[in-house]
Amino acid sequence: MTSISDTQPRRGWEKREAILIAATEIFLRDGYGRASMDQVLSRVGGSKRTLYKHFPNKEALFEAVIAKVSSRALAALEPPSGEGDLRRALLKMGTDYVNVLLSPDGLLLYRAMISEAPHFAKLARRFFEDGPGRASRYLADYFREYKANGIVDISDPQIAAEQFLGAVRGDVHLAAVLGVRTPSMQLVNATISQAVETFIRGTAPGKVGE
Amino acid sequence: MTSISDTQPRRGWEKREAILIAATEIFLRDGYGRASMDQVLSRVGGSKRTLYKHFPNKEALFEAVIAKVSSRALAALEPPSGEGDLRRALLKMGTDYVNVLLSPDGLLLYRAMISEAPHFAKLARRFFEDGPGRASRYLADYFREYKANGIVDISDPQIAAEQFLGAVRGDVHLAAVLGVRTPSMQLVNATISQAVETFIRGTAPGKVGE
DNA sequence: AAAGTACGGTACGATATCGTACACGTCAAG
DNA sequence: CTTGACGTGTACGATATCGTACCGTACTTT
Repeated sequence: MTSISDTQPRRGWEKREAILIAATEIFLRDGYGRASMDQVLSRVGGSKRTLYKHFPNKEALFEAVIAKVSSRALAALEPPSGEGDLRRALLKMGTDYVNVLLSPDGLLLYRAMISEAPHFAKLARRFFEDGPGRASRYLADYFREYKANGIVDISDPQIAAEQFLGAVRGDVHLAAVLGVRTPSMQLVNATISQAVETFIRGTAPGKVGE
Repeated sequence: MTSISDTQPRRGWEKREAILIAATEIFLRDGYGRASMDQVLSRVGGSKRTLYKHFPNKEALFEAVIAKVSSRALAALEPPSGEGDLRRALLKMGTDYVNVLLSPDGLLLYRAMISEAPHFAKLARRFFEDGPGRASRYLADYFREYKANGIVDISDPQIAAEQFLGAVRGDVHLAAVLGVRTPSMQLVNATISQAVETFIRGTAPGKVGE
């Protein structure tokens, strides 16, 4: 039994990984509709029998692909650390957010989820909650603390968080998703820093009496 | 039945319109891949011959659908009028923008364009230029004037415009596109007004030395 | 060594789609 | 009345896809 878990499942597991990698490439490149199981098969090699042994049907394979890419692509979204000042936290949060969005996986995942949202409602919800939703929640929690301490003047922290992240995103993300243009690092950094400055000045507590 | 010279040419045009309407419904609901010509046909009635007479193939029909929906959905994006103050202009621009994005046509068009961007690069580019790109250009031009007059302190007007519109969009749009939740008017209005206030305060010309 | 299991390659059934072709009916014009 | 253009319905060819079935092979365990 012990040696079994080393040899036998390992081959199966490696095969499964290989299938997942090939399927990821094809599904994200061509979309669920245009991608075919035979295409995956011809890339990974092997027979249909083993393919359908690991994943009972096309939908299951797609779900596995999305789950893996999601966890990989969205891992960089972390809550801002309490240390450091507001500017530093916003810079880091904005940079991480944009890097995730503009990463190859991020762009492909975004397109795939929007395309297949009607047919994979559960996946779409999980993608939102684990991606943009989580990021904005992290930031909103952060804002709530600062608001309680009077460091920032924010009416609704949740809305403010989404707005800051939306400002950081700008149109750069959509342009990249549509393939209209690929943003330069320079423009991205300029965008982030300008968003941070505008936001900080926009939420700075004014004079108390006014 | 009634008039002679009126029926024949008009019938062809009406038929074409009927096909377009049915195709719009089906293409935007099911996506280019899942929609079929037979499906369009069974809804509009008639024969394949006339369908392919009006539109030589599936791609041409899709392009016609997108062109029509685009011009209809994006028409509400207008440049802000020079009259009134900054707050009023931002409120109107933000409201129009969000209304376009969250309208049924806007949501469906957004999903369709992102889904098919790789296979319809020209359409994707035109969508971006006529939609988000145009809106941000309008606002950027507006900002440039105000910046020249010293009314606002904006480093890069184009970036600032995209950021304001991005802030207005927030996560509400993405959530709606993904079908995660449909936003209430109340939340949308609160989002817009908060974005306007933050932006105005964030771009107000401060003391020169600081 | 024997046996069971995972795997490979391919053929197959069922279905769906795009675009064309063919036969027929309707209606205005010469 | 003949004729030609246009619309309808349906059949068809070519192709593609999903998932199953069959059969032979290599490898692991007992």
